[in-house]
Amino acid sequence: MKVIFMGTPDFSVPALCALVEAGHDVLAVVTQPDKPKGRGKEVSTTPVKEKALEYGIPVYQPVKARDPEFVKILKDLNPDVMVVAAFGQLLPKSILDIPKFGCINIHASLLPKYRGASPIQYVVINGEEVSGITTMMMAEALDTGDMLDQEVVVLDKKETGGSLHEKLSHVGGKLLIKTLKNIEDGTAVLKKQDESQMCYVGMIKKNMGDIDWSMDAVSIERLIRGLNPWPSAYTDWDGKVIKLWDADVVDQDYEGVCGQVVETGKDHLVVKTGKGGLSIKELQLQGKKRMEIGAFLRGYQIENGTVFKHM
RNA sequence: CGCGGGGUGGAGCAGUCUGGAAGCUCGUCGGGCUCAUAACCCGAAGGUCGCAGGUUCAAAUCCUGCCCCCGCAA
Repeated sequence: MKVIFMGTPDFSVPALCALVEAGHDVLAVVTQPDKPKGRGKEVSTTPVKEKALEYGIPVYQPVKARDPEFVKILKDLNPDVMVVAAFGQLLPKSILDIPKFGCINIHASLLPKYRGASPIQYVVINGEEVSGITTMMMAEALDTGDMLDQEVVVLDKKETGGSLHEKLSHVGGKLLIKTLKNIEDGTAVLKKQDESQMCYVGMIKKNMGDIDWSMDAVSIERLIRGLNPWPSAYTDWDGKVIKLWDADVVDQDYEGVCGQVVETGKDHLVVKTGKGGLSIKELQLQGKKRMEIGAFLRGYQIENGTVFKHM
């Protein structure tokens, strides 16, 4: 089929690759504009753009996709279908109506649960046992369209936002091909979303990672995993930022204040939380690389009673 | 030229300001103690102090250029 692909971050790349490998005619790729990024303020391109250039596919980077001039460009390309995967802009009806088979979205959750911008992280943060991918026909309102296919992914005990992202992005690519085939064959089945089951999650904000030690250890551990690798969970140690990358819950109550180090040893360090303790396994001090707790303790002295604070 | 931290035996750090014998905690290897040990005691190996120049009697330390890692901000 003649496809226009719209996507921006890493998550979208496997879907684009799947399209190409499946032999679809990708007419154009639409992605967010290049922006100054990173340490030196260097202009960087989106992962999707990089891949598209590799394939030699024309790339469009509209500041606003709804701009009538750009809509006309899309229209003139005359696609059979448009595929949207984490593009980053809402599409107006004037675009949704262009392809004869409509616009298909790849969403990283089992809709109607976890509509919105950050389903992957929130699934981990909330301690869900399963998530997955949904392909759907796009409607005007965010993530509300009729569903086409779903594939369930079981979360690992130590699943992180990053690891789940990796799994789901590939599942998304696979499922997309299946969905397109069904559409082409005319065997696709639309299913309405059960509005009573829906829930919505917003964008992840950096300060969500500022650990509130009065929360229970289970929730903090999930937060650490969910926000790994971005934006990461962190805390204040003596005026310095420490990111926590991996921790285990200790089912035991301790004396002291929340955030206080209640147990230290050669290769372990336990912090008291609102409920239970949190044994830090891997962390990263500002300006340093991430390291195992044992390595950290070799170079830094942390005494019992040290308190990690909300920043 | 966005702001800032850092590159020192295998690991993590100190030492750099106030140049002058390579330090600390741990790991490794050997030996001892012990019923035993990841515990303890004794001993040993292992480092071009990121790279290249410069200043100096003398540079990890001061000066110049470069490479690499990381936090913030975007």
